[in-house]
Amino acid sequence: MTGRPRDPAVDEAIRRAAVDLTEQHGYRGLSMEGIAALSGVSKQTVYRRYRSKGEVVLDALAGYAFTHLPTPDTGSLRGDLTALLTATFAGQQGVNGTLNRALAAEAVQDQAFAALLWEKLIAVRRESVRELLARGRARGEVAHPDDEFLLDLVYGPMWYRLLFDPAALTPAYAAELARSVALVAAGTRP
Amino acid sequence: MTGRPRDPAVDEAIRRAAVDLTEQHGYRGLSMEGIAALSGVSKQTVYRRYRSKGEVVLDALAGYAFTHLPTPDTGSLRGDLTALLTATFAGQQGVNGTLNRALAAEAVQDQAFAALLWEKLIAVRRESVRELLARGRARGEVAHPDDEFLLDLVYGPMWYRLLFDPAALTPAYAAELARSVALVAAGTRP
DNA sequence: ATTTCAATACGAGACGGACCGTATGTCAAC
DNA sequence: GTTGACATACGGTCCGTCTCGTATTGAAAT
Repeated sequence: MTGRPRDPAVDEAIRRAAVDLTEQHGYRGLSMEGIAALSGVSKQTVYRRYRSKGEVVLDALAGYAFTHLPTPDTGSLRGDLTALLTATFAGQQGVNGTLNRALAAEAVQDQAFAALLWEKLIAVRRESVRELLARGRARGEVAHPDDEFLLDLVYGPMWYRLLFDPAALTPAYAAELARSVALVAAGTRP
Repeated sequence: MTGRPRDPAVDEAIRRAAVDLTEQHGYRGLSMEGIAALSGVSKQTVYRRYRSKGEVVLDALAGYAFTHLPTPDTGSLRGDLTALLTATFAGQQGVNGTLNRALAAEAVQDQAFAALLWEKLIAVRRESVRELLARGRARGEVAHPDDEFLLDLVYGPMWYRLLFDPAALTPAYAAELARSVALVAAGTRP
């Protein structure tokens, strides 16, 4: 009934191999075969845990990447957004950005994977900002009734630039975006 | 020097095959082999014209998809944006949306292709909106100095939803986005 | 307490198949 | 007759599955 338990070290080795390979050869150069080879396990062992290389990367990223999200409290919505976005953008410059873009590429071609990505990663980030909005609303800074739309306004430009021009995600861009979102949030919807 | 000229009918057949295959089997199911087979030419003939399936799709899309972009003139920036975005969003619901998402997936993994996509498709769309902004500026509706940022505010949310949840691109969403962009555009940057 | 047994994980490898990208010929158009 | 379009053939990579033999667990039987 129970059987032999899975080796946790193997989990770690697989995720590590996926990240390393992506860093070195790009997501293009990442393959299930390569992951198995580098982590020193058989393909079967990888396929037992993940159905695709996308799921491996997603798991690796969801694990340690955004556990250390700051949830700043500067006293104003604009300040909070600036702080959060600056930190988030900075985190997208290295391997992290490459992995995020890879996930987007995967999601685009696989509806089920898109749902998984949304749940495991995107929804989490949205929740952070939703919290900032709630605090702003309590302070009377947010009159706009549609949180979902405001969240799109925050993360839309980020993904847009992340996909097509990651270098544009500077602190200045974060500040400008934060300012604009705060402005829209302050207004009611006519 | 001259040699045998390329058959224009072959060009058309290749693009058509790529679109049809993507429509039927998704971008996942699209391959250079499949394109060659369906269009009734050899792989070599396809590779002579395009280096990847992404380039085929890009060429097919750049050709006929956005030649009929409306450049509305309703008298206000908000009205113009609403009209343009409503039309654009509507055009992203069918195969067109699938093809656009496919291009994004390709761009993410290939820097050169990203540049090509930007030039052939994205820059064109940005130019349309830039025109609307210029007209708005002439009318005194636009005080914000950074057109590039405003363009990101327009297209960022669109791509974000196009990637993760295409069904969200409704006329109501277009109107809301247009309203927000107009609001930000009206303010100066402090 | 020891033995047996079912269930599961693991490493290794083989497999058919899809697709890639290229090299090698043939032939049509100038 | 030179140029380049076109078709065929080929080696290579990766996919996803399958088969072995072995190892590790818990539970049931002795």
